[in-house]
Order: sequence, then C-alpha cells, then structure tokens
Amino acid sequence: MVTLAEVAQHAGVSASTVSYVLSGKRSISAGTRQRVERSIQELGYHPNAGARALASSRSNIIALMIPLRTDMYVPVMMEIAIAVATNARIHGYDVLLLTGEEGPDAVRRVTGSGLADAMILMDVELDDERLPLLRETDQPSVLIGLPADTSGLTCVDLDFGATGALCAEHLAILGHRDIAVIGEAPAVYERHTGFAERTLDGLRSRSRELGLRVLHRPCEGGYDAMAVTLARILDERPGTTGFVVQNESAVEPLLALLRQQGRAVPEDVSVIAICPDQVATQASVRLTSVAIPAQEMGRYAVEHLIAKLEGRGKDEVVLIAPELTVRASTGPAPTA
Amino acid sequence: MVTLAEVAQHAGVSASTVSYVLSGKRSISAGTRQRVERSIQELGYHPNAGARALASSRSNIIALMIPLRTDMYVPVMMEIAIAVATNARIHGYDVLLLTGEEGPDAVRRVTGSGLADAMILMDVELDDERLPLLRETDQPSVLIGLPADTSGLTCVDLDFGATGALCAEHLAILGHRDIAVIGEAPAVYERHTGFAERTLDGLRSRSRELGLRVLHRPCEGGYDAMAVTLARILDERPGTTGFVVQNESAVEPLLALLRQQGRAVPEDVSVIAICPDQVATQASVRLTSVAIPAQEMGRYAVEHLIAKLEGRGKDEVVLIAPELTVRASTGPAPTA
DNA sequence: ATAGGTTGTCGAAGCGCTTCGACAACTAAA
DNA sequence: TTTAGTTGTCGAAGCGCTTCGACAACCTAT
Repeated sequence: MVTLAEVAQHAGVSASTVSYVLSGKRSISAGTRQRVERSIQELGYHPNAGARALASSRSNIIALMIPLRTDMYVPVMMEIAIAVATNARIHGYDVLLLTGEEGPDAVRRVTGSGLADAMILMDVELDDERLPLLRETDQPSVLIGLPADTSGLTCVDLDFGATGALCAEHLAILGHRDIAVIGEAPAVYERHTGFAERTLDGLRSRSRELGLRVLHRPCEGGYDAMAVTLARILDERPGTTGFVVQNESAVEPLLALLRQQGRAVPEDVSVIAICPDQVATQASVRLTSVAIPAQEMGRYAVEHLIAKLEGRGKDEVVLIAPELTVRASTGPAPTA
Repeated sequence: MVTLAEVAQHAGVSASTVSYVLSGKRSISAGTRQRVERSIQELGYHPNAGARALASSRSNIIALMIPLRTDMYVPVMMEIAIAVATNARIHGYDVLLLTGEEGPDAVRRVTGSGLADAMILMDVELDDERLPLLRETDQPSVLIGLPADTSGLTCVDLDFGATGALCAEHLAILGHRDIAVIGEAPAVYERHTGFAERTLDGLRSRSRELGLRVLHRPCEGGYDAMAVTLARILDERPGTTGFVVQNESAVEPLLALLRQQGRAVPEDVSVIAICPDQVATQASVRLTSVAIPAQEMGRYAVEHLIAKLEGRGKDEVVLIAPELTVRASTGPAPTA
C-alpha cells in the first residue's frame, strides 16, 4: 500500500507539502503541484481513510438509516437511498448503510465512534426515540419524514397534507361526491408514522370545504385484503366513485377488483395513487397520481447536510409541494 | 469525546489493558475486566473508528456495490441490501453503500484507501469491468450474480438454469404444450447480465426434452409494452397456454390483459413468475412462482466474506437451488 | 536600502488506537 | 528448593495522515 510519505519522497518534497496539494489548504507553486500529482498518478496513491479520519476527525462518511421492514414503499426507499449515495459522492462523501434495527443505539454508536460525520434518518415516527439523541449531539442530521416536534431538527418531506387536499380537489372538480381513501396498513398507523395521518387530515379538511364525503379504510396490501376492504366500502357507501390509494401494494388489486365487478376506470370510478411516477406509469392502467419525489428528497437531504458540515445551513423544515399528474385513471364522475 | 486513555485512567489500568479487554486478544483477570467494563459504561465510551482502522488496518466495514439503475428488480435489491446490512452487523461489520456509477474506480478507491475490508458486488455482468481488479487485489469479495469466467472469484446466485427447467417441468406436467417466456427488457440482454440468458437456456433445453414449444420475447415493463408483446405472441402462437414471466413489472399488466381478453387464469392459461415471494403473494392473482431468495443470497455473501476475512473460506460458486411454489395462477392445460 | 508582506515549503507534534516485547507474580513439575 | 512455564499487566512504538508554527525567499512600497 502506497503512503503519503512514499509519494513525498518520489516527488522530492515533504509529506506536508503532499498533504497540502491534496487538500488545497495552502498555496503550492504550480511546479511542485504538478510533480506531486504525477507521483500520485504513477504510484497509484490513495489516501488511507482511517489515518485521514484520525488526523482530521472527519470521516467523509454520511450515515443513512433505513427501516428494516420491507412492508412499505420499498421502491421509494430504494430511490432515496440511491439518490443519497449519488449526491453524497458528488460532494466527496461515502454512505454508510444502517438498518433501523439497532434503533437509538445506532445513533449513539455512529456519533460516538466518529464513523460518520452526519446522518440521514428515514422512516421517522411522530415521537421517534432517536430524536432526543439527535438534539443532544452536535453532529448534523436530516430527517426524511416529519416527527411531531421538529424543534431543533432539520426535516424534508413531501407535503402530505397538501397532497391529500390536492387529491380531494381533483376529484371534486371532476364532479365526484363520495370518495374513499385506501390507506396504509393498520400497522403504519399504529406506529405513528406521520405521513399517513397528514394525508388524511389534508384530504378531509379540503373535502369538507368542497362538500365531498370521505370514507377512510386502512388496508394491508395484496389482493385478499383489498377485496375485503373494497367490499366494505361499497357496502357502506355504494355511491363511491372516487378512490385515493396511498398503499402502493393495494393499487393493482384494486384495479383488478373494480374491473372484475364491471366498474370501468375511469368511466365509472376514478383512482388516484400516491406513489412514485414509475409505479404510476407501469400499472395496468396509467394512473393519475401524486408523485413521491424520492430523488429530490435524497438530494435535498445530502445538500443540507453538506451545508451544515460547512457551517452554513440552519435547522429548518422543508415540505415539498405535491404535484398531481393526470393520467388515464381519473375522469368525470358518472352522471347518476 | 471519551478516549481509551480516559477509560484506562478511570479504571486505574493502562491503555493497553483496556484495549485487550475490548478485543479479548489477551487474557485479563475477572476483576480488571469488570472494572474496565464499568468505566466504559459510566463514561459512555465508544472506540474511535478511524484510530482503530489505522492501528489495526481493519475498518470493519464491508462495501456493497448496488446498481444505479432502478429499472430492474428493485425489491430484490432492497431485500439483499437489507439482508447484507443486518447480517454484517451480526458479525460486527458496517456496510458502505456504493452505487455502480463509479464502476471500476469505486473498486480501486475502496481497496486503495482501506475504507472497507471486503466487498460485495451486485448486478454483475458477464464480462464485468470490475473483475480483473478483484482478481488482483487480496481484498476478499463476493459477487451476487454470475459472470462468464468465475475463476478466482466467489459467487452466489439463484440457479437460474435450474429455475428455467423447473418452470418448463411444471407446465409440462400440467399438460401445456405451447409456452411463452416474457423476458427482461432488451437492455438487460444487451448488457449481458447473465441471469436472463441462463434462465432461458435452462428452460429451452428442458422444454426440448419434454416436447414443449417455447417462444421467448423480451419485454420492457409496463402495460403498453406488455400489450404489444402479448399480441405478438398470441399472433404467432395462438395456442399458447403457459407463460413464464421474468420481468416483475410485466406481471400485473399481463394478468390484466389476459383477463381483458377473456382468458381466465388458471383455467385457460397458466402463469409462472420468477420473483420474490412478496410480489407473488400480493399480485392480483396469487402467483405460482419461483422465489428469488434475496435474503439467503445476502446472508450467504456476508458469511462467506467473514469466513474469508478470518482466513477460512475459499473461492467457490454457490448456486442456490430454485423452489417452485404452486399458487393460484397455474393449472391443467385446457383440453383442446 | 529597509521595513513589512506574501508565498511556498518543511519539520514535528499528535490524532486514538493496537500490538509487541518485557516482566513481575504466580503455579506446577522435577 | 530450583526451574520452567503460565498469567496478567504495562510501556512504548508506530499506523498514515493533518496541521501548526517557523522560516527562507521573494516581492513591494517607502
């Protein structure tokens, strides 16, 4: 393994000079710089990460905590993870992947050991156990998701309240009067992951203003659960013509069931999904949807973290405005 | 930040003693051990990762390279990533997430800098650019996937050849005679990711033995692409009654299209998917499928890596035997 | 010509840990 | 009782880097 000292010797300069060439923290004459850079090339030098971290107390690593469960919005998480990794590299950082499994201990471990300079947390619960630790430490962090108390924290998320409102508006304009919300699995609500509630609140309050009647039913994904849920909804409100689906894995089953019952989409009923665009465009009907901006959230999280690491950047909550894309699954309400 | 030296002082022993308590590399009297452990607790000590890596030239980090594209088997990759992270933690390792973006440079960077002790590569192409580097370095690695030349490498993968054969057998036993394979997107074949070809080869050769006629068509995911593909297949071989689907995102569209054309599943046509169990059970029809054992591959990769790091473990290729689970999407061929 | 500033380079200290050799204090065999 | 081994602890060196202060060499304005 090639060391700084070897590069220095090869280039005929001192070790510190090589270090300054690498970091740019002091000015170096053009000649020296070139000689050093050539030596680095020729010897195939790569700075040792451990030594660098020890000496500078900066690891150039960002920790990303992703939930262990794979029961929920998997593609979204994957997209966020990839966006985080890609953007981190752009700024010279690597990404350490932590699963939620360890919970608060993982936060302690990372901050305590200097493994990472900063962290991004996903799947934040309303009253998340990890938050007190984050507030105590001076290590920068960004949450993807919104806890109940955001004081002293930086958060990014889709504005799910506005998302719900947007769905209500779209259906109202099309003339629908009775709508149903197919929510996430009950476990998601029990866990108090805020986004589901926020969507519902936004949708309900806007619906009230617009005179829509709303029925909300949580739903495990899958065909069988969806069948039960749909039957109950239509039993209770036979006149339901609009559906808002938050649980990705309920979308296809719902479409299949509606078809099976002879309810045409979008002629008889309209369906809006809250999901990544990729899911919306690959479904069996091209779905009118509100996109979950995974890339954007990942990028924002990284950039804000970098800003904090550089001393810029303050705590703030950023809610990304939702965008509804009309595709083939929504249309005017049937005239009764 | 608490250091080893502070713990040592607090416990009234030398720094090296604390280190040995931590590592267990020398015997320590019960009394001393307890005193040290109490001090560690009381002070909330966490060893500094950089210092440790520098002194021991072991980072206790495993690098995981995942493909950048999200066009393919996303849930599988996510499951593997989580399995890797979870199992790595069990052995005291953390996981560094690299995207395929940097290609071979990422390999050089990681091995050169001592950032990670070992690496796991996913999405391996038949003639992958990264392989020569892996053969040169003495850093252990495991591939998830199978390149053309496996000499000097360790690989895990589902036995896709046997998977193809298994699908053929299942359909043959049910009396089907004309079957179609809905393959991955053309890009996947162009990229020479071996698994698609291997599936096809296994399926074709077993079909020949069993007297099945096989039509293979690559297919982008999504409804529209599937519609075109299906139309062509039925045009060319109207008597097709069995489908094997390798592209996850073609499954639902296929089911929707078949339904729409009045072809009942499984009465008129049978469908086998090659996909994670979760996808198979959540589809609009509970799918007969060959599972992609993501968890198992992730676990195996980590365990083999650990074995190599500990000096045990040699290069080998492990092909996991496929398992076909019969669900509701396959049945006897209709009697003509 | 001189004082005051820049610029470019170097040497040395030190980051927090692991690990080697040394050695005192025992124990077991001769 | 002596010798040889075992066990538990310590001190010191060193891992490869960053960074601080020092300083020679050169400007630029007086």
